[in-house]
Order: sequence, then C-alpha cells, then structure tokens
Amino acid sequence: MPAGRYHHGDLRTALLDAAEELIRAKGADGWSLREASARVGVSPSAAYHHFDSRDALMAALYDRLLVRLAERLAAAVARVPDGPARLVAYGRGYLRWALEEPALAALPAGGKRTTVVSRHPHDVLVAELDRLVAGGHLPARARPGAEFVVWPAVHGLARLVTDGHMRFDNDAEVDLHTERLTLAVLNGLIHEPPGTWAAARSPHTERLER
Amino acid sequence: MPAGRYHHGDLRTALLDAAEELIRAKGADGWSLREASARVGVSPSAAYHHFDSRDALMAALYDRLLVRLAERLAAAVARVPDGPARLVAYGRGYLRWALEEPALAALPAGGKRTTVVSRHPHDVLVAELDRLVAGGHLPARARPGAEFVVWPAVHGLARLVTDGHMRFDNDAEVDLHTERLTLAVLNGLIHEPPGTWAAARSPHTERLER
DNA sequence: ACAGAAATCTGAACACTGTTAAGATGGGGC
DNA sequence: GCCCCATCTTAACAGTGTTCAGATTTCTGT
Repeated sequence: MPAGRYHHGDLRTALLDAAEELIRAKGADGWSLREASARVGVSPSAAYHHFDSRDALMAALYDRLLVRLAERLAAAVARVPDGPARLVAYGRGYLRWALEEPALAALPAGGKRTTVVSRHPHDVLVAELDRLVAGGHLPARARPGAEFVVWPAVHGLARLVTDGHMRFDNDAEVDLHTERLTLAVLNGLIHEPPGTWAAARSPHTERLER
Repeated sequence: MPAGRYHHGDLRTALLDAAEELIRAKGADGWSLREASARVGVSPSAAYHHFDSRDALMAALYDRLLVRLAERLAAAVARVPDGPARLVAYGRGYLRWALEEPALAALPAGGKRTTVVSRHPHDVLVAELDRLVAGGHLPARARPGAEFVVWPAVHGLARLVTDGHMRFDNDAEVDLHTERLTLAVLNGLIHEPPGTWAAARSPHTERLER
C-alpha cells in the first residue's frame, strides 16, 4: 500500500473508493478510469485485473451503494415505534440520502447485476410492510405486491429531486412532502376495494428471482 | 439537403434526429457527436454552430421529447370520460412510452433548461387533477400540491422499469399495476385527513417559476 | 529452501472521443 | 454587384476506454 510497493494490496476497493469520491465531486460522468487509477497511484490498465470494464466498475460501485443505503434505512426505521411512522421514516431516509449524495443516487442502473447484493433497500421495505400487516396497520388483503406501490412513489420522488425536476426550499419541506406522499400511498392501500388486485401478478426484481 | 450542398438547410433538427435514433438504437451513452455528424453528412465541428456542446444537444433533445410526451399524454387522456379513469390513462400513457422507448425515457435530466418547454407532461397532469376536483372526484382540500404526489409515483414506476429494477411479464401486467398504483395514490389523497398539509409549501418546477 | 505457476501491475499502442482555432464557402441584404 | 455573416471544413489537441506483451511480485507444492 505504501508508494514503493508493486502490488497494491486491495486495489479493487481502492479503485471503488476513488471512483466514488470523484463521482461525488464531479458527477456520474465527471470521472474516468484513468483519473481514478492515477489517484490510486497505479497504471490505467491495472484496473482491468479487477473489473471487466469501466461499466463493470460502476456496477460494482452501485451494488456497494445499495447495501450501504439498505443498512442506513434499516437503522433509520429501527428508531421508530410500530405504525405508519416507520414507513414515513423509510421514505425520509431514502430522500435524505438522495439529497446528501445526489450524484451517487442518480447513478445509472448498471445493467447486469454481477453479484447478488447482500442487502437491498427493497428488502427493508418488504420487511416494513410485513410489520405493518402484523401490527394491524395494513389489511392483509392489500399486502401482496404492496412494495411495488410504495417503492415507485418513494423512488420517484427521490429521482425527481436528484434530477433537478423538483426543488425544495429546505430539508424540512422535503420531510413534510415525503411524509405526505408516503402516507397517501399507505392510505390508498388501506382503502383499496377488496379483491381488486388479487389476480394481478407482481413484477420481478433482482431480489425476487432466485 | 442533397449531397452536394455546402449549407445543410436544417442541420439543427437533423442532428437532433440522428442523435435520437442513435440513442434509441444503442442507449443514452452509445452515441457520439461525431457519429451523429457523420450520419448527417457533416463535419464533427459543424454541430458547434447550433449547440454549445454535446450536453447542450442532449438537453435540447430532452426538451423535444418532453413536448412529444406531453402531447401523447394529452391525447391519451382525452379519449377517456371524466373520473379517476382519466388519471389512470395518464399513468398508463406515461408507462407505455417508457416501455416503448426505454433509452429515451432514461435520458439524463440535462441540467440547465435552455428554452422553456412549450408543453410539459407536468402541465397535463395539473390540468387532469383540476378536472378531477371540478368533477367532484377529488376533494378541493386535497388538491394543492397533489401533482407532486401523483407525479413521483408515476415517474418512479416508469424509471424503475426503464432502469431494469422492475420487470413485468407483459404489457397487460404493466397496465394492471399502473392502475393499482395510480388509484392507490388517488385514494390516499381522497382519504387525507383534513387540513393536514395546508401549511406545506409545494416544491418548485421548471413549469412553475416564472 | 527452492522451483514454477499464478496473480498483479507496467508501458506502449490503438481507435475514438469532445472541443477549439483558423480558414473556405455560399446565401441574403444593401 | 458587393460585402457581410452564418455556415461548414480541415487540422489539431488533450483525453478517453481498452488491449497486449512483458516485467514484477506473491503464492503453492515439494
């Protein structure tokens, strides 16, 4: 790891760190493999022993971010007592993260998932919805596929904000609006006419298939 | 416009067309200014007499797409009688478009808006929500800022699909799920406790300021 | 301890990119 | 008919992702 060494030690994560920092500073397109390599003190071609391509590096970085976000959301939710407030905390955590790191939150999907992510924000949401049902805050008949109603809403708000399509005056306004959105969706699920979507099949996700 | 001419005629829109087709074929990052210029039969630097940069071209293309989507949504909605079904038609139109042209739907925000877009999908949604209130399908007290609840939901579902995070088996499943999402949000707004969000200030949009 | 194999990194090269500057070309207004 | 200006070209620059042959280090088995 010191300057003199020929083998870096853990070049893979060092490159991920460098890329992450560059993206944070200059946006998702503002970094280059060469610049990241130079920052780590390594030749441009060294990266190809750890990643198939530049895009593969981004995909790996994306996976790392997902895990980090999932842990953050799980922690944020855990601080709140049972009830709809927990779902609000989920949404708020999601948006806070998007606001703090807009460049990272707007990272491209990365296409093919290389390794299965250990913990996904989606998992946290699923667990939270199950908890709402168990606590009697959400009717069991509305539960199937409910994550595919809440997830788009929260994710959509986050993307609209990071992409600059929606702007808030301050963080308090963001929280307030996130709460409104989350509770509206939850309320909508609660008041869903019985049996309406029983026949609907849920979409697929990286987390669901195999 | 024929091969022999020195002046192209309408190089600006020709470049936009070429870029659009390349993006449609090879993704948002799969096109280059040079390739688009070559396809139009013009030197690489000619584009700089019509656009400040590659990003500026993308921003202009993005604006053009927004207008096209807005017209499409307005037409889709116009075919449906008054009531919640119109909002469902809006969402369905949004998602159909995203499914048909995923590469274009996932275009980056483009940053600074250069010219004010003549007609924005957001405008169509606003008009639709006003119509719901006028027809008695949405309480007036839930109206303020309601577009910032519906928009994220629909937009979020579209992006999750175009980014490959959510996959459906066929178009019918997409429609069904879009309907569930849209109606859930609308129902949530209808059952909103009175006066809850009266103090909340709405976020800003390109359409709202000035 | 020593050989050989495997992993890791370098250096040079290729094709390609966005962007700029200086000059050629041709159409529109007086 | 003339000049001006928008338009386009040619040439070049710096920087990019990627590949390949070879140098260097660590690992493995005996």
